[in-house]
Amino acid sequence: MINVENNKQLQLDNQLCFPIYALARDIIAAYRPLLEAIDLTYPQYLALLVLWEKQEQSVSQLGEHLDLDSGTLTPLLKRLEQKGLVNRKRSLADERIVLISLTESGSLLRTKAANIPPTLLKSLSVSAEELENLQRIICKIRKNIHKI
Amino acid sequence: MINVENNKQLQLDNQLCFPIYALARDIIAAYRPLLEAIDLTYPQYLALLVLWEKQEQSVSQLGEHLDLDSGTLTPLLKRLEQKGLVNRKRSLADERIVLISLTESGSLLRTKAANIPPTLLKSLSVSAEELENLQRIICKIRKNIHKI
DNA sequence: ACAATTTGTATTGCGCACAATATAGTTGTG
DNA sequence: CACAACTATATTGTGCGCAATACAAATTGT
Repeated sequence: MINVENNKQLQLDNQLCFPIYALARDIIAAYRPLLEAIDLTYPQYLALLVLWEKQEQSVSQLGEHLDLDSGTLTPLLKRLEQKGLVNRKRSLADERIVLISLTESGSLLRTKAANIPPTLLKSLSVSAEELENLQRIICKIRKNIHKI
Repeated sequence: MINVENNKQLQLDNQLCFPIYALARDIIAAYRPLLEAIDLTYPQYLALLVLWEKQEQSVSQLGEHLDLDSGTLTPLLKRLEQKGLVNRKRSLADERIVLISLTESGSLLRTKAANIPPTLLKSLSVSAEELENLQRIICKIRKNIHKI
């Protein structure tokens, strides 16, 4: 026999966490055609966003910004290296550290990528107020969830 | 030379879409320990949520609910079959259709899963008002993004 | 000085996501 | 009935995401 309360909770769950999960995939899907034009995936684009802010960083610094570990970043960065967008070289001061830096080509890609955010923002069609609200709540949830 | 406007946009982008992408991963990470206790991944749990609502569905019906295609669902459902949680059998009426149904074991898992949503909701620590707001904005964005 | 620990990255394995393609089954039309 | 168009699922290949493990380099404690 199924408990009605359990049923309700399992539905509610579906209405809270699933939409966030689905929205994240929707956003990546919305980026896809724009990023394909410059031969990037969304995670690769995110890594470049961080590098455009600061030209040279270690793998672990990139990982802190993106909340990704070396198991994800190492192959991703090797693919960016293959495309000639970044350099990977060991630090002379500390041989354990791999420093990632932008190549000229990687730096120049920033100009081509500049039109992507406004294009995407427009397609989301949310007011500035709603957007701010969304950012605030998401930020709060992420802080709380990290305390677990 | 870097255009200041481009710079701003690329940062703003980072502050809008990245948090949603990161939050989705945070949520899956928060579920992980709870779901490991019943040997499920988050996508597998979502598939079961849908099946708990309606015992028997085709692969494509499941896909519509979850916004996932057969390339993702077929192997996922085969893993659930291996665990003895679902049955996969071709429809007699239309041999192209594969019907997924819950086994007794899969049905019973619902009771064990019932405590997961309230546990998780508590850890998010958002007010009912904020939660409603979040759902409304996400729903709106998803609708808009699907129009593209 | 040197053993124990810590740190930073790499590797492996598994499970999604998703595009592209394949294949089998079904339906509509002449 | 033939057969083209369509539908539902399966397969393949690529790229994450993350846990577990490995390993070398650096740091720490004594």
